Amino acid sequence: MPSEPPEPFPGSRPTLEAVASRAGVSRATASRVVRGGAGVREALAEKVRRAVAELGYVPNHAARTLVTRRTGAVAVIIAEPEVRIFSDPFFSRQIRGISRELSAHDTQLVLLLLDGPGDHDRLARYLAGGHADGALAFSLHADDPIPAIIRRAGLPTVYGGRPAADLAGWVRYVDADNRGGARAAVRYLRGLGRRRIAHIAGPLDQTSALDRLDGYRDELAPGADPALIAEGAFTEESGALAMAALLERCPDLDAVFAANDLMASGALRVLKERGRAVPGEVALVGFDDMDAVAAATDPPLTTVRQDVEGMGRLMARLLLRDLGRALPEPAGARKSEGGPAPASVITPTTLIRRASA
Amino acid sequence: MPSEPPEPFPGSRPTLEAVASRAGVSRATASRVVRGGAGVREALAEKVRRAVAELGYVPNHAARTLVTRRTGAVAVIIAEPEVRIFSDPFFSRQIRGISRELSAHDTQLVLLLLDGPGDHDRLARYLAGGHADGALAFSLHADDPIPAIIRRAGLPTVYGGRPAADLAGWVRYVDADNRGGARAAVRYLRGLGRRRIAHIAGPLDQTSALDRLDGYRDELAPGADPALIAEGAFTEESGALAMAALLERCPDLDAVFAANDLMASGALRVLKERGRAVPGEVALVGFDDMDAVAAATDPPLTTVRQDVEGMGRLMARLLLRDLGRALPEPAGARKSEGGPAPASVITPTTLIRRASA
DNA sequence: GTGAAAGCGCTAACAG
DNA sequence: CTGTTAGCGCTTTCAC
Repeated sequence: MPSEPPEPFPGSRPTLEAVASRAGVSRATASRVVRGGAGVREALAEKVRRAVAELGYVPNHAARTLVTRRTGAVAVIIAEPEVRIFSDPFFSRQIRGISRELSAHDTQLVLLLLDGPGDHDRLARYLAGGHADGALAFSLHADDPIPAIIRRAGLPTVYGGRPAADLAGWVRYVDADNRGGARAAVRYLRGLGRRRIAHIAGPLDQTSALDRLDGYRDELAPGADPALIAEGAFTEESGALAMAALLERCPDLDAVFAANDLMASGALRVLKERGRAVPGEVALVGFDDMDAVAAATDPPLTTVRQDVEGMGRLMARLLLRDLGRALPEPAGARKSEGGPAPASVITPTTLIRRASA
Repeated sequence: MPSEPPEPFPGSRPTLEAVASRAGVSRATASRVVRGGAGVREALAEKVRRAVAELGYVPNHAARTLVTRRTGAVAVIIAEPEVRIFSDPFFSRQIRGISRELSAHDTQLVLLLLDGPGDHDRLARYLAGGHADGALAFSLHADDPIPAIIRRAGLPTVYGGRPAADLAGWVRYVDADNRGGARAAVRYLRGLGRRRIAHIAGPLDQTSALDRLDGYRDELAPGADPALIAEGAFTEESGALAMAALLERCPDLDAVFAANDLMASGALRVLKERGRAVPGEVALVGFDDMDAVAAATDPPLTTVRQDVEGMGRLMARLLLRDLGRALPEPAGARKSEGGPAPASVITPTTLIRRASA
């Protein structure tokens, strides 16, 4: 077929009306069949189905949404420059989890990319205009205007990662036990006999970075030497820079806990360049357990694992529940109608031992 | 504001009717103002604008689409597993270009992720259901069902990368001059005095890989030794594997042209592991010039640059033109109405000299 | 310039 | 079980 016509429907697409008249039934009956066919005599249903097939009928989404007030789509908003979205495996994992769960419930995932502050207006119009039934947002920073935009749009929303303090009250979120994970990492390093344990923190306007820093401090209290803490930006490069700074300030450090694997791999690179043996002279622990990173370094990273894909799935599930499209409740459970809003969820983390510590 | 109410609109959102009555005008007039306000007395327009602001009115998208038959959204479809979408900088670049151009024309970009063959049905329904005015698709493989789905939906579409031969006739696309770029790379290597030039090809079910292979052959004709060609998958790992195989088969090779930078970096890794000096013993040239890859290796890669972001922008521009939302045509140009369908575009490539060859 | 009226294609009561 | 009847919220002729 070297050159087919590009458009099979020269004029307008067939409407439900066309299907109905072709099948010799009313529009209402045709509609019932199209939507699942409960309560329609099989003989008629069959006629309708045939008409649908022959005409190549597909329901008009706008018309349906106009009356049902549901779009069947969920917006996923990432408050992060594209560069990071597309380079940090964390995002792809979380999105995959979300995608799987939404697909299973026949809901379309719409990924909204923000290319700059100018796009906030467009986002607001998109959300308020009723394009999506709900929203999933993650990687929020402290002063991010996005939550306000979403709230104004009045959409059910679940956040990925605990939002800043002033939002935490009226917002639902799914987050890993960052503080607990960090504690486990540092405790492990101490168990190894390390005493000068440095920390490469993430950007401190994000709660995940703050919580990991707090966990680090918990284990060193009361004597965490501020010189042993450097702030990075969750990127490989920033991890390398932080490591260099730390080595300058504290040449005697014997361990490093980095707030994510990407920064840990940057730190590892610098440690090797400076001739510090890992784990011999400096033990190194990361966070995330992104296998594309943690298992691929030399030596592979000991790290704190969080189930990112599972968190994504959980976010989607919580949202779908709001939208009344969740799995049927377990028998005996009250109908979700008047129940309390589902609480936020904190998922566990586990320490994965590899060779770097 | 520690705990604001989550929903500013307890009941339903304000409608155009509400705006009109508050402003003391008819719905028709209110509508005119909302859409730009041409042909409405300024006094009235002002009243309407005030009412819009006071009520927080936002047009209902479904209602508007139902009558205008336009959604203001463009679907971007990537026929590639998420893993690659989110790890190959090529995609993020192209998407950024698309995103910028669409934003500039007030069009929403909707990124559709396909999580498996099961998602093809959902894609078909999404497209045919009139969610988007047009589609942008890239990274198609030879037997991909996606073009057929898009065609059945009857949406204007622009492809990124020349599609397989049987589609090339009735489809518009934007592609780099892959063959020419490959020729330039090989010619350059020959100019360096290299005589045993190997090629690490991309997956040969994609035309970009085929075209680069053809370009390589052009320059070596008639005597391209088949043993000097290995097929990879455009990933770092596959480049490493291909390089290992090539070294096994042809220990005497003195140059390698890889079909993309990711594979070149994998090849470089293996060459270093085997103690072959680059470029001393083996000269290496990549393709793409993704700076995250090509400029970051040691030594940095000589490579063939293609303007990926520009190609993305071009794809979007071609599509917008179809949708009648493009930039005004240059003065004197005929109105786009009855003109011929805009042709596909091939963008130039340039050789970038770095240290690897 | 402005308003009245007629739908866009579909779903959802409500009768039969 | 099936058909009839109203709209959902907006744009768009067409008169005034």
